[in-house]
Amino acid sequence: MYEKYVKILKDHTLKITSPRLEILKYLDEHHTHPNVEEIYSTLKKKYPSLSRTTVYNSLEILKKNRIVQSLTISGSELRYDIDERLHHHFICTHCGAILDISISCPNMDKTIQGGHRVEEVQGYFKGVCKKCQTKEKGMNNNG
Amino acid sequence: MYEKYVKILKDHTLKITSPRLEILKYLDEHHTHPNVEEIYSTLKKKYPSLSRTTVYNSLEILKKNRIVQSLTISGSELRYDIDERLHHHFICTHCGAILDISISCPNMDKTIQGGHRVEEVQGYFKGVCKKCQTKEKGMNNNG
DNA sequence: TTCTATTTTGTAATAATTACAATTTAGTTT
DNA sequence: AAACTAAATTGTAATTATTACAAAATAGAA
Ligand SMILES: [Mn+2]
Ligand SMILES: [Mn+2]
Ligand SMILES: [Zn+2]
Ligand SMILES: [Zn+2]
Repeated sequence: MYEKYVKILKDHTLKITSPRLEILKYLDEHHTHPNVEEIYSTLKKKYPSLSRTTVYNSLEILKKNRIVQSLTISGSELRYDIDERLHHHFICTHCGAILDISISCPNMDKTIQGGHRVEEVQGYFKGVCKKCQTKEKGMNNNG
Repeated sequence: MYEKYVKILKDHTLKITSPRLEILKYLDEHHTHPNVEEIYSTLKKKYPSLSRTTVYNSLEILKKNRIVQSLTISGSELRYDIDERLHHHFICTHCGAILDISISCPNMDKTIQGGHRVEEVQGYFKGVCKKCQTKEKGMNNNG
């Protein structure tokens, strides 16, 4: 059940703890780029002793070890992604959903830009998602 | 002195007010991608009645009118840029500086990605800036 | 089993942003 | 030029996300 996540932690010589395993499992099963609150409130139900601070601490350590990546796309809160590979994201300003965008980008692999050492690259698109556009059109027929 | 900013506001049929003119002037003279606090605390000195809320409100309206753009690059606060053209940014995790990156990108102009309507594109690089790397090297010679 | 550095936990503090109502004012109308 | 009004400004309070911190618990080593 948790062997997969135990292995990830061991490979990074991190201690195996319940919060870390639960958080990894949650992210692995929910590729919705959740924020801390979503992760915390969901896990809190099955694991009542969990502390919000632990979720912050754990995600911080997972990020430092490049097991997860954090997205600053929303502007108000960090969103987390267990897929640490470099890929683009789209955020819908209407429903808030954050979606993966699969496009190739020549600037992704750069380790230097303008003489600066690059350690992280983020490509963000913001707008209205396909689903919300459909809803918008449907709405217009009701008035 | 302020004619340039008056024209910008008029062109967008926005009311000409002191806070708006001051904020525009500040952004025009400081291409450092400042946050609200920087703008507020600087302008407050010359314009003591200025309210922090007004800075938030004004930037919001300028953004809606595409006169400025906001960057979510830092993850803890919005940064503002009077250059509303699409360009990439680099943030130094050491000194916090946000710098413009001039590169061409084939994904910049897309108005649709994965079926979603794109209204904003942001390309972020994060790492250690040229200046901070020089400082790092210098530091090593002192131990 | 004991030990200890690390992690977890809960609470308090901080920082950024938003909500809101009262006051002021830019631009229009008279 | 005075009156009007919708919009903008202001100050304060509330909210939200995150960080600081110290005590308790515990994973993994000895
Ligand atoms: Mn993703
Ligand atoms: Mn810029
Ligand atoms: Zn949507
Ligand atoms: Zn730097």
